[in-house]
Amino acid sequence: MKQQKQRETHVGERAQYEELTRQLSAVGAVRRQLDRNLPGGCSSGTAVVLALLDRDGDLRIGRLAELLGVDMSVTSRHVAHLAERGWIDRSPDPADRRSRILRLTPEGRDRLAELSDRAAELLAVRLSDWSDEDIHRLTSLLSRLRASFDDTPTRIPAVTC
Amino acid sequence: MKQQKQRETHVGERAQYEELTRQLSAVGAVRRQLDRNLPGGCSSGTAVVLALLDRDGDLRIGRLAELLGVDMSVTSRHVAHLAERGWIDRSPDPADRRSRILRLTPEGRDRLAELSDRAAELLAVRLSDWSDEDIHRLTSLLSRLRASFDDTPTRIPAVTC
DNA sequence: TATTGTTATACTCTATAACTATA
DNA sequence: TATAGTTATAGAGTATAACAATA
Repeated sequence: MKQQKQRETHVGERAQYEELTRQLSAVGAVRRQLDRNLPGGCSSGTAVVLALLDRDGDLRIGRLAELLGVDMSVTSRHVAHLAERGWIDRSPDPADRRSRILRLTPEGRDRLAELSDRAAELLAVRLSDWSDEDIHRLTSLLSRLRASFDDTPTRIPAVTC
Repeated sequence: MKQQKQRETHVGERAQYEELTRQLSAVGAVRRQLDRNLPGGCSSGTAVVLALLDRDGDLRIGRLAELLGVDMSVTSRHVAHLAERGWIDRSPDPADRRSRILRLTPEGRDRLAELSDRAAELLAVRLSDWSDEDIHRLTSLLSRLRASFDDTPTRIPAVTC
């Protein structure tokens, strides 16, 4: 007879979560394959920053970091990288001189179009047997997943280590 | 009148793919949050390796690398890490002395249970308002996405750079 | 000669902490 | 004193290439 701690989660739930965790980790391989298909010096991260600026208009670093789900320091470096290449513009924020306003340059817009095209070409090949509905469903569920993880980072207190 | 290359993908498709790319990138933030909830020295990568060995039984490094979607050299290092901690066992493969057979140890099984529990606890909180059906749907779609990217790595020849 | 796995090296992405400038 | 952003540093994850042992 095995001593076993009683958990709140059922066995079936745990198996389901285990599988989800595995699939979430595997997404990295997909992302890397998309990255390898982009022209030099560009990752999907680059494309996402440009796409967010294209979609949401002017942003500050802090807000962009929130949207990306990474630390502000990381965002700052990425942004510097893109600014050096002339793809985004950092103008002083008149309302708060600690901040700068990020804006896509025309060159940045061109670059975004190019990166989007390249990603779309690969996705069109890979997802050729996917219905529009399934692609949309996956996108929506990922968006919802992200929202579920968005607010105050839940850190469950450690019991063992 | 702007000179513009005619692409095979329509505008609507490109927007859809752009959004999917963004959501796939954002998965990293979710995975990192799961990682932060695991005990020291463990990442979701650790848990996934253990889970694969638990699910599929004995594996060789090459096969494990395939399942993980990463290079064999990377897998080799991860496996060495886990073997040092006594969570997996590497016994010589009698059929091919270049290979070793990876097997979960009892300690590894305990560790996996612990990591699974920790991940499940966080997921249970974060996905408390998700239906089982939606969780399953997301898992299935991610699994299918991975399968779509699994075979021969499609590298579309670069046109500009 | 080809294949399996390991190791050395370099690169990217990330977080933490120290720091500057401004609120 | 608190906040927005930058930079320095360190750690994890990955790929490429060179290598060893075996097929």
